[in-house]
Amino acid sequence: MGRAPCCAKVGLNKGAWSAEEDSLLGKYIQTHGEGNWRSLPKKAGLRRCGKSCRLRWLNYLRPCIKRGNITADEEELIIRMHALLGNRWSIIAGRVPGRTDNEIKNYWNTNLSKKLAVRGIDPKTHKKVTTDSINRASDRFNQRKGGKLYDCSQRSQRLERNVARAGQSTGLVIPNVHNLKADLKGQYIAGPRAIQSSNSIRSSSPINTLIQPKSNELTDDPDFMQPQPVVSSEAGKQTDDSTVYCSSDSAASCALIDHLSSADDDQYLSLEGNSNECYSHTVAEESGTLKSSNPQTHSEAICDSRERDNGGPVQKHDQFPEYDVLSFFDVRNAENEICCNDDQWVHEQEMPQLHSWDNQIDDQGKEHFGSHVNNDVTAMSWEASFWF
DNA sequence: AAATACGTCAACCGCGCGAAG
DNA sequence: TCTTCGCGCGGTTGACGTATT
Repeated sequence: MGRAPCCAKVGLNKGAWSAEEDSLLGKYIQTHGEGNWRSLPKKAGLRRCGKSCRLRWLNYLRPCIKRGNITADEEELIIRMHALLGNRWSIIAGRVPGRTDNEIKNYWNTNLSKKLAVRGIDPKTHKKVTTDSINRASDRFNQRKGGKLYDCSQRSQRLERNVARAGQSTGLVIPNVHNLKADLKGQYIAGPRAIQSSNSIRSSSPINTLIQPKSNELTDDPDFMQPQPVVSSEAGKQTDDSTVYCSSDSAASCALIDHLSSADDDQYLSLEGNSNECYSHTVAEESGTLKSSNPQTHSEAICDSRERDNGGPVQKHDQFPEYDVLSFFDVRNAENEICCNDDQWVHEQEMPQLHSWDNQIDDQGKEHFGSHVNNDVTAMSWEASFWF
């Protein structure tokens, strides 16, 4: 059955709003508040559809709307958010103060998608258009790790077993095993939708968020890709789980995931990043003492790269001092930036575009997407923590 | 100067979701 | 359980301004 129209359209104005109409709408909402859009036009004396009134208010008349050009910082934030969320404009707009979803959507379609295309990045997937460089970089990364190549197939099988076992033994939900399959040579696409709910939320989080999957199924249905709802403790605010992912096609996540799936210590590890990058961290114990990485596992490779990157001791994360930055690099740009020299990892400061992550953390729109892995509880259990 | 192409963005439209009855 | 309603979202349209021919 078709939906009834939102209003009787006969005799209603359409198109651009006049100053008089804006004034009527603004005055009415100032007096009576937002909402009840269906009945608003009649009460406000407007010959407009309720939907039209709502749109005009939200996109133009609201006092908090920021005017002027999108700044470079906003632009960078939008690109990052889009890499994480895709075309979820309203969620993206919620992280860019003063900007509307419509404005961001328009800006994306008219400017940013073209900019990315010029950079050789697919604006839909945020991946480099060519894959040869990635594969070559991945090969080199694998060769660096102890001078031997990774056996990707074994790792893949082990990981899938662990994922399945985690789901069965703990009741955790991991919707799509396919998301954990090996993809590019020697790499994992670390499943963005490998999800659990956990009772061990980090107490230091200002706002904790539990992912609540829609169904308690362990499925390998490759089409099971719909976003999962997240219920935040912040006044019932709902957001979308798709913001919680460890970095995908990063060699760091590859090595770290391998560590997670094989290590038997009780180390807490955390991944955070977006599709372009990967941080790995050792999280401080409650006592404040950092655990060392297990030298018997492939996390050693991460420490190794850390030492190459920073040329010295482990650095504290600027924004989250409980985190210890171990490594940071981006396979996607490896051709030009990481593997430009066979014997030396490029220094972090030589990849400024990968360090603007911190820039988007501010009082208005704090961003910190992370996957927190407790390797003690299960072979592959995931805890998602959000900082807003 | 006129015609055409192009870019921008406000506004529209259809659909899906959740709440209420 | 089903229907209706209100709202919000993302895709698309079209008016308008600017650049180019």
